[in-house]
Amino acid sequence: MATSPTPSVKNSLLKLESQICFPVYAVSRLITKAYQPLLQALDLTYPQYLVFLLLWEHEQLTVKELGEKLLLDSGTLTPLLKRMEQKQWLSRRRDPRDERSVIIELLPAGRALEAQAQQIPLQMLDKMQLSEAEILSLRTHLSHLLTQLA
Amino acid sequence: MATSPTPSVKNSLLKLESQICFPVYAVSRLITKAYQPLLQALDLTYPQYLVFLLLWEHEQLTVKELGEKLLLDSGTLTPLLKRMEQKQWLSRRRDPRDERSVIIELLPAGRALEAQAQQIPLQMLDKMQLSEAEILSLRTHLSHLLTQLA
DNA sequence: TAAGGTTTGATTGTGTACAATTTATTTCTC
DNA sequence: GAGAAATAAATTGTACACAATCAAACCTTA
Repeated sequence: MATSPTPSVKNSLLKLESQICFPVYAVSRLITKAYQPLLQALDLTYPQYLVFLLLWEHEQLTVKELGEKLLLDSGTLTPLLKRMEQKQWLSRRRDPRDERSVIIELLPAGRALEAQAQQIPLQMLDKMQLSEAEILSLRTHLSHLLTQLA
Repeated sequence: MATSPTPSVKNSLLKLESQICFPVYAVSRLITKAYQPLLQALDLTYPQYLVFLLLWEHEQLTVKELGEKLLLDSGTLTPLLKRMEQKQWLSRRRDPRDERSVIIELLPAGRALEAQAQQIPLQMLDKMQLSEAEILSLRTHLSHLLTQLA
């Protein structure tokens, strides 16, 4: 079986079936796709939703802080945040005390989205149909992987 | 704790910490990044490597078959396969028996990459530091999710 | 305090991803 | 067997994602 690779079988590790990484990659894209119908009602993409999860909790964060929490760099965040700024969801301004940093602050229109997003986590949990035990197990192994690879 | 959400805490599900989807998304990107130094020796990206995993096994497949196995559509695959064609790794031609289909066939230069890729799976397993049990558990839960969301 | 190094974002270029539409071909149905 | 429906890729447009580089601001320290 794919789950117990036998080195005697030529190239068995070079088959899609043997991969543990591919399911992560595939599920990640399926998750984004599953969020899409829920998020498009708020005119949001999944990465933008993640930014909001942080801003709803913290009100204001620097680009660096957002990048550290989301594991995204400025090459991704800068244009993404500019799009969110255009929609008046947040403001971008240099920190007067350190002009290198850019402070991202939640604006009223962005704050207002929080109420509309209330149902999304439960709707997603419903789509995924995971038991409490599965969630716990997945979270444990994924955070192990995250530590290992980060 | 984040692992046992208590509905009484306002918005607890709308926090990054509470999310099960974010770790999948983050780990997926970290995995791609972990592959990068191994793949750049072969001038490959991770999605291109996945195409090769299938072609090394099957020699020739249609775009549709590749899309079904990788869960990618023609909007992603067509330009990706054109780049791989330019490097003489594979050929693209219409199926004479059904001109709607495009047959992707491995070329010698693509076949030659297989030998150079032999070490990659073990090197990745080494980077991830997962026990046999963790791999089994992850694979089980991820394929459950994959079924649920696909 | 000025030179050199570090930090923070922005920019550039390449490569995915995917929704929506289009085009060509095949299959179905009457 | 002709028109309609279905199928397979390609195309278009938007949005990530990230490596590499750049520019400005800050910090260090001699």
